[in-house]
Amino acid sequence: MTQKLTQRITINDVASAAGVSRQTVSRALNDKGEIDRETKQRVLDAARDLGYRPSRFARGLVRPDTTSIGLVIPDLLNPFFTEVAAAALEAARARGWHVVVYDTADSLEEERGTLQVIGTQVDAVVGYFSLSEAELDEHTRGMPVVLIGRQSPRFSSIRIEGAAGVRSAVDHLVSAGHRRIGMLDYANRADPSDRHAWFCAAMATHGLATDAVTTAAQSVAGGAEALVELLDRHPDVTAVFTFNDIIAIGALRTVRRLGRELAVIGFDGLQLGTVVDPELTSVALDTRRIGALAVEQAARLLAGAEPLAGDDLVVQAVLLLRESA
Amino acid sequence: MTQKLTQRITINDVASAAGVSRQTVSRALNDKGEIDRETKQRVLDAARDLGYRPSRFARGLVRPDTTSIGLVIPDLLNPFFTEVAAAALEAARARGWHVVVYDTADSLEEERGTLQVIGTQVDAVVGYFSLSEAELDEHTRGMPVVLIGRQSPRFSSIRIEGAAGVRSAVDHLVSAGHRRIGMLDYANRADPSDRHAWFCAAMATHGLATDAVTTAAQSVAGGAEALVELLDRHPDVTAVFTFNDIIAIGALRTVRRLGRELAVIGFDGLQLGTVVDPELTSVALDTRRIGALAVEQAARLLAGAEPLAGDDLVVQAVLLLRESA
DNA sequence: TTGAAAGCGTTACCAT
DNA sequence: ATGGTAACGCTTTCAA
Repeated sequence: MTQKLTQRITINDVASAAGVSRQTVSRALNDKGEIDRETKQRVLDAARDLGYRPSRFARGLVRPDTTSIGLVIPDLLNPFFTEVAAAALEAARARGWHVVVYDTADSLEEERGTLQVIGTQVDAVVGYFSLSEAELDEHTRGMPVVLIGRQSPRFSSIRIEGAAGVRSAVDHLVSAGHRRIGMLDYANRADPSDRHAWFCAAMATHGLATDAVTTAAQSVAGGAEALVELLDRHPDVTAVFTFNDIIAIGALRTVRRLGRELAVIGFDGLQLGTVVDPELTSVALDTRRIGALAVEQAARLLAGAEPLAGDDLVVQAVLLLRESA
Repeated sequence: MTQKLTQRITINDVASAAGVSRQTVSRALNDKGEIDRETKQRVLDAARDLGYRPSRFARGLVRPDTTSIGLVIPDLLNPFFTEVAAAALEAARARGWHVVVYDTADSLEEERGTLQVIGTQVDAVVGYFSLSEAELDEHTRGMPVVLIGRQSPRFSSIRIEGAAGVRSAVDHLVSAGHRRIGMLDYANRADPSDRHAWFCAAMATHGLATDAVTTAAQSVAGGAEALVELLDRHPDVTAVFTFNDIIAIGALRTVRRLGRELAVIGFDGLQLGTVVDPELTSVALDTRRIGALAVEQAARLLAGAEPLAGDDLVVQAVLLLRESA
């Protein structure tokens, strides 16, 4: 005898249906003692018949606070973000938190939409945003916000520091005898990336030229094409560093198809890199640490405790040697 | 002048700090008109100073219902589940729903824990469960539940139907001349899998033997090892069908390393299959449809509308030809 | 064992 | 422009 929920069914409806008071219903539903077995059963039946579901809001208002955070990710299908998300989920679970996940599909519009509705749902927000600080501030209204991979004077942020890791990568290539090392950068940005800057700095320490740089689309195909182009322009290149692992995997494919000998080092250190053959050497980010750190910082902000600062918020990339270089 | 939140700061605290009434605070914070600019500013300042954040519960109690669902996934890092999760997120977003994601880490214990806390947080639950129906029922207490890939008389469920797809795969291999076709099944289950049954049925239609079956661990390495073993025992095998794409990718690696010629067909049709070389041919599941269907069914259950039933809840696997077979 | 009343924090309606 | 009062749905005291 389920019925349509045109109007919300409340505890009062159940109470009158069962011929008891609200409190008795509450007791029956929450397995409190001090209630007649028979009464309890009658209430339970009534509740089931009516399709009654307690309002989580009303309940939350009265019971000890559960905390939940919003996790904002540009694209859950991108393995890097998947790893960060999984890590954040794990860290949140350890605290007994709930995580509401939003995939903004790399779109500013979706980001805005998310921000507008998120405020009423969560106690803090963690993740990736491309919106301006002003816009973020306007919608989050003092709610704790932890940005990942983006500096901000206004909000807490997890900083990604890759200079040392990229230097190790270049050192590694150089000591293997490589001198002409190219790079596949990410195309979709106006400026060259941080990673490009780190690459140039590392090359400079060896007095090596950094003219062999091409941009690639953010996909396996993009990496594959970009490497063809790069080798076309700079046939003497014997090794490449790439913006990320996806692009590197594409590059690896080109290497294989061309039957060429070429060292490849990616960036991110995804588990995905172990799926390809040869397994991908990469400048690795500890995605679990990123997720855990973001959640930890949110916890401190929420508790009004001393927030992490400075180096505690930095995630250092390190060279992860596998097979491709 | 932020202060520790030993006690929750309410709208009343802000009101008295700003020397106005609750309602005025509410107006100021929610950008309602009809308020003096100066008063508004004073309220906003007070709120910021106190670190005031509205209770989402109190707000939810009063404002038009937002609906949110729980999405329960055994392992977000498994690309198959990632795809389903992304699809569910997208479908939920289209409805303006919030999705609370739980990764149960393939553990019954975590599943139980999730179930216990989920009831107070969401309006419906969608996802993968290994718990008994009785246990599920006990904790969900009449909340709509949509199971994926698991039949249940008690709950709605999305059924995965792969017989036809696997038959296509076997047909494809046979018409390419293969007669000795092996299978790498998943090891962690007591019984052979559905997929194994589908494989045997398909082979039977060609009068082919199904003795060349080994089990593999659910990983790339597992697939690689299992294929070595299989070829060891059945050197005449010229093609293999695998429990899923991960295992297939491992098999592909062995094929490459052994320098053998062997057709491989996986199951799932993951995007991941385009990353390897050769790209993986697979019996593909439409993960977007799975996610969308689960959410759609949850919507109907929530609205008290006629739920989907029968074939509408079935997702058919289809052969996705790429390069590995 | 059961019920009446109070209160959780917020917004809406109606005065002022 | 601002404040008082009621209401949202539930749980928790406290009496009966």
